[in-house]
Amino acid sequence: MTDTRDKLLDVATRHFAERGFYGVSIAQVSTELGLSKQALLHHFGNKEKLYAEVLKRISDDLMQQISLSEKGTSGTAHAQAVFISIYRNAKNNLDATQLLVRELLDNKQRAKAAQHWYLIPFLETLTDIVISSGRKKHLSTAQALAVVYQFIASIHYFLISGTTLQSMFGIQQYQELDHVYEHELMTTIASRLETL
Amino acid sequence: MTDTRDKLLDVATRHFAERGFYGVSIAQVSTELGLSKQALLHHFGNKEKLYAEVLKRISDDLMQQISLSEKGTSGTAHAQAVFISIYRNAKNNLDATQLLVRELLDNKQRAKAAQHWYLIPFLETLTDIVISSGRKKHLSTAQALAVVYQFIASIHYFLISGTTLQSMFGIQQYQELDHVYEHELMTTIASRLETL
DNA sequence: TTTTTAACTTACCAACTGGTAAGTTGTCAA
DNA sequence: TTGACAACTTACCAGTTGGTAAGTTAAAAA
Repeated sequence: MTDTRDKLLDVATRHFAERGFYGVSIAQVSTELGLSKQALLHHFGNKEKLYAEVLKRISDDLMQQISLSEKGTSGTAHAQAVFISIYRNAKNNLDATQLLVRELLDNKQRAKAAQHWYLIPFLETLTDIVISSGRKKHLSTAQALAVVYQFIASIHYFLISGTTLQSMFGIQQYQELDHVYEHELMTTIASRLETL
Repeated sequence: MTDTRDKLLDVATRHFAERGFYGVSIAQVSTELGLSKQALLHHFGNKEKLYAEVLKRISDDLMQQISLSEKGTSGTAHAQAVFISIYRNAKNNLDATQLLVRELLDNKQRAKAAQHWYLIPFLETLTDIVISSGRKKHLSTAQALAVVYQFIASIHYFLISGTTLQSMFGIQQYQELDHVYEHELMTTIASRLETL
């Protein structure tokens, strides 16, 4: 069944997100589903290929998300809406978010294996949205991309920090922070878009 | 000599930053300096303790940085100056920055070992600076912290993305992005601080 | 009914991991 | 001169890693 394959991918995604490529044991992944390590190898060949498939699923998901945002009206309101939906999607998919950030860190070491050019259309679409939202014309692509990257950073960085922030400030204070974060994020984005 | 110890810490810092805790082999670290693995174990006891010392050096450095910024005049100009100096320091210490972000990701797994409460005074100082820079009084700590976190995010996230962005957009476009980033960062921070 | 194929399992294995034990060597204080 | 100690080394080890080889089993296709 493809069922097993999907389940393996689910578990592997969580493990890779939590422990990183080197920290994952394929035996542990399969054992969690009551399978032998070789069952996993039967489906995916080797660890790199498993990781590649995990990444591909995430990439496909990201592409689908952004393609939905593409055909909207322009303007700052639209841009804001796009970023807030990115935030909410990422929040509902913390494993994928963690894994994406890990990729940023690890790709110097394991660059060849997993090309993540899927991020290009994602960033380029967002850059276009930001450019078309502005009124001033003297905005270079690099400048727009820099702004986009700051927003994505504020989204991803906060979402991967949950555990740390919780252990630092306690659950109560963290929940308060989490509660206000989306609004403060939108305020920042709005105020910045208005400068363009 | 303490010289060897420091060299080991330097190499270990780089390795941990590039590969993460699990990806580092202590044998590789020591071999890079022409030493045996046991030379390293002689100095640090075990891998966890080595990692703890690496983290401590970074933490001390961060504390020192922030203590310098503390005694300044208040106001948005001061706040901006503090964040720009954080950006420049982080940029001059990419290994430490990478490792810090890794800690955010890994501490769920390896929480007990390395408490990173050193980040608390760092974030609290910045929160105070942001609060005292604003004119409006109805700003909660959580809100200020959210804003601080967005700025730190924009700084760290971009700096850990160097390799990825380079392989995505090519060196030329990346250099252009890198060139404008600091300015765009400051514009975002300035425009956001003005809303407070 | 036979054959093929997918989805597994048990049995291995070489390479590497972090770590222990037991030296060796040079320096420096008593 | 002796003894202590820091800074190492070689030898070793048990556990784990990713991966190969060779089955087994059940179900669908011929």
